[in-house]
Amino acid sequence: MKTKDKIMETARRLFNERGTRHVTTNHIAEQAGISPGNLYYHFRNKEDIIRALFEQLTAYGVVEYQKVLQQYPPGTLESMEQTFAMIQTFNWRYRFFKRELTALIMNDPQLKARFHEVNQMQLGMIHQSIRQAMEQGFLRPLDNKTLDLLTEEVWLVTLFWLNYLEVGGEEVNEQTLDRGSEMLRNIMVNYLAN
Amino acid sequence: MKTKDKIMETARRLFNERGTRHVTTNHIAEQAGISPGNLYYHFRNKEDIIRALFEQLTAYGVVEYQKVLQQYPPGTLESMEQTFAMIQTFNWRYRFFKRELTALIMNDPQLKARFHEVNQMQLGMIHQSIRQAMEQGFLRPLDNKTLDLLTEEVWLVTLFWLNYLEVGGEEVNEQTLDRGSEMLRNIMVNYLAN
Amino acid sequence: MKTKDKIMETARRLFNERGTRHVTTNHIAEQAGISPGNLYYHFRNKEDIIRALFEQLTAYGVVEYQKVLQQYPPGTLESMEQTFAMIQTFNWRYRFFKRELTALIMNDPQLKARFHEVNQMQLGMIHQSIRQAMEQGFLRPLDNKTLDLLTEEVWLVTLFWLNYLEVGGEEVNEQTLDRGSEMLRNIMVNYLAN
Amino acid sequence: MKTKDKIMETARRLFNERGTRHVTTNHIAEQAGISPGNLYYHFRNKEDIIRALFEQLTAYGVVEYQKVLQQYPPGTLESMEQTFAMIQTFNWRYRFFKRELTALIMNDPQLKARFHEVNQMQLGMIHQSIRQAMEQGFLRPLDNKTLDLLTEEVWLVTLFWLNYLEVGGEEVNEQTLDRGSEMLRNIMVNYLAN
DNA sequence: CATGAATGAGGGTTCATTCAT
DNA sequence: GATGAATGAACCCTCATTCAT
Repeated sequence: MKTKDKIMETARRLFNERGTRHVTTNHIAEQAGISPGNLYYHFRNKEDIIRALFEQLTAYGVVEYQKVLQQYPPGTLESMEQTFAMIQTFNWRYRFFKRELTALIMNDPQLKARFHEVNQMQLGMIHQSIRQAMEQGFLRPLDNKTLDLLTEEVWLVTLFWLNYLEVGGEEVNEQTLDRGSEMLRNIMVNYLAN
Repeated sequence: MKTKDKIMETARRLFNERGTRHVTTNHIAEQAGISPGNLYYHFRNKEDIIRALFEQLTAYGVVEYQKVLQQYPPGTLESMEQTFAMIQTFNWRYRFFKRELTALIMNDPQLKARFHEVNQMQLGMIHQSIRQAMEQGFLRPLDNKTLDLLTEEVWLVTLFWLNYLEVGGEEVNEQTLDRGSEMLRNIMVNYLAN
Repeated sequence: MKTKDKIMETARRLFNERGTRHVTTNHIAEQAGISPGNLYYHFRNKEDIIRALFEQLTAYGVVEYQKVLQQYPPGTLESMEQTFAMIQTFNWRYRFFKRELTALIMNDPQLKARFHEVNQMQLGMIHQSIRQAMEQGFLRPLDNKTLDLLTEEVWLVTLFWLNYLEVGGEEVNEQTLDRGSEMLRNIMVNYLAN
Repeated sequence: MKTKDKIMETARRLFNERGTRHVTTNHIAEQAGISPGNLYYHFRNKEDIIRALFEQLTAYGVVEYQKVLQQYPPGTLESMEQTFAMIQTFNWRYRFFKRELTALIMNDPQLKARFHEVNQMQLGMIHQSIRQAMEQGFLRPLDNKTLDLLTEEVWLVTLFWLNYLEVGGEEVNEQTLDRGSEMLRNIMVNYLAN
């Protein structure tokens, strides 16, 4: 594994375990088995590592989303649930990120801009996917406002389900992740075509 | 205003503006117009201030909830919307708290325990309020599992609506808060008794 | 009990338990059940309390020494042993003092001067007591130099026996205090008139 | 000189001059000509420096003791006096240590354990050295109890002679150190063979 | 005599970051 | 690419002491 990757992996792990605040760059370097100076050769600063991790998360997400779309017909309930499950995997893998999201983007305009970009894209994808389901007759016809609200509802649950579990003190495991899926299904079921 | 209150008000404001991480105790003291030592006369440490703010938030919430219940018949859509609106007010007033929630409770076991306690209580109140609505015929009969899911759905939206707006880069104002209400209504409308 | 005495008793106890460094004036006040301000009404500062405790120790010592001299003929082994035992009682009761002695007098010239005064007096008393024992025939005749050395030997053991036990990790109890007496006897036995 | 050594040398000097209590880490750093952060790069905290100084003192002591044993036949009066003189050198060089000994080990369990270890070892060496002197006929035969008491007497004087001088307000110089030697000789002379 | 809120200098310590090697 | 000693501003917090009441 390249040094740069070693740093990112270590940082991700430690950030998840203790929060970005309580993980120092020297600590990351030590755990990665390199010197502090070397860390700064590969990254300009701590925020730079966080940004890199976000890009990694995003890139992985795009790839995995393509895979889901290839396996499950877009616009079906199955594809939505698979997408949800996939996103939860990343939300868990990079859980420090969603956990501290607001704080992180509050102090890093660059990250903020980038996150908004990606966020808009993802919202758009959900929007489109619901419209497709409608057009293909899986869902009953919805007016624009309802469609928008439904889109946001789905996205809100997807974004914050892990946070919801964490602040509720629930362990994150197959069962609790499934409950998130169930909630999504419970939302969608009201819009199924007859 | 008592010094203790002055500290809490100042801390709340600064935490909201910059995040707990970037607000130092000396800074709070300075902005509150007192000496650093005096701050520590009233609070044992920074976490102690955060805990006090959480208790304040909770206490206010209980009082306001009683007011809502007196004005609107419990179990009605109106009472649920009013409760939602009321909670958003507090979520906004103490927005640093929900924003950094996971990080905060990760590093303060005392706060963690207390938050869970309150969280359970609030979940319970929503659960009960939905059941009442059902029993009074506002909502159609729901099996237990659906009732539980609906409860959590409502709570998740209530908890994270502000976060959702913030990470989406949307301003928090009457209009965007109303959109949250609309989302709730959109959820509930599917369960109304015809 | 008068407030002033309450302060001194509390201070003595806490100093013994934790060392002067780790006992704050606020802590003394709290434990004595008075306000910090009140403490400063009775004593000018922390050093003032320590000085007062030293004077107390000295005054008690003088009184007790008189009692010993009344019960046991001056210049006898018995009187020396009783004096030793009596001093150990005070060394224990005010053990923080001997423990931190050098540090304390290093930073308080007033205490330093006073301690030297008392110390000289006590050395003089031992000197005289040994000379008396010699003159009365309990001890064999000693030249001046030997007499001086013996005096200092006795005084050194008396001063530091408790310290010796403490740094050795030994509990201070009747048995270990007796061992100090034995040591003294072991020293004196070599000078007894046959 | 290495930075670590520079820190230790500076700390030792300042501790001796003003007592550990009145020497701050920033002060040590400043006097050593380095930054506060650098001091903490080499030592975890102030106690760590004190512990390191104790280890240094101990290590030097072991080396010097070997030298004494090589120059003077073990078990002779000369070797005992040389050992005493050597220890006084270190007691002086690290005088803050013996001065504040009880206070230091009271607040640092690690140092306490280590000191006890070393202290036991040293007591053992004196014990053995006296027994050797006995077996070689320098000293007259002693019963076990007397041998133990004599050992402790020698050790007590060795440990506290400098303290004795300091609290007595006497300067530490060749003459006053010699008086310590004389006292030791005065003790031993009573146990010489015929 | 007594209270207790208030002061503020300064203590130990941290940590993102740099830079000579 | 990599090392690791070094920087220094800043952080949280302490505590002897004061003073209005």
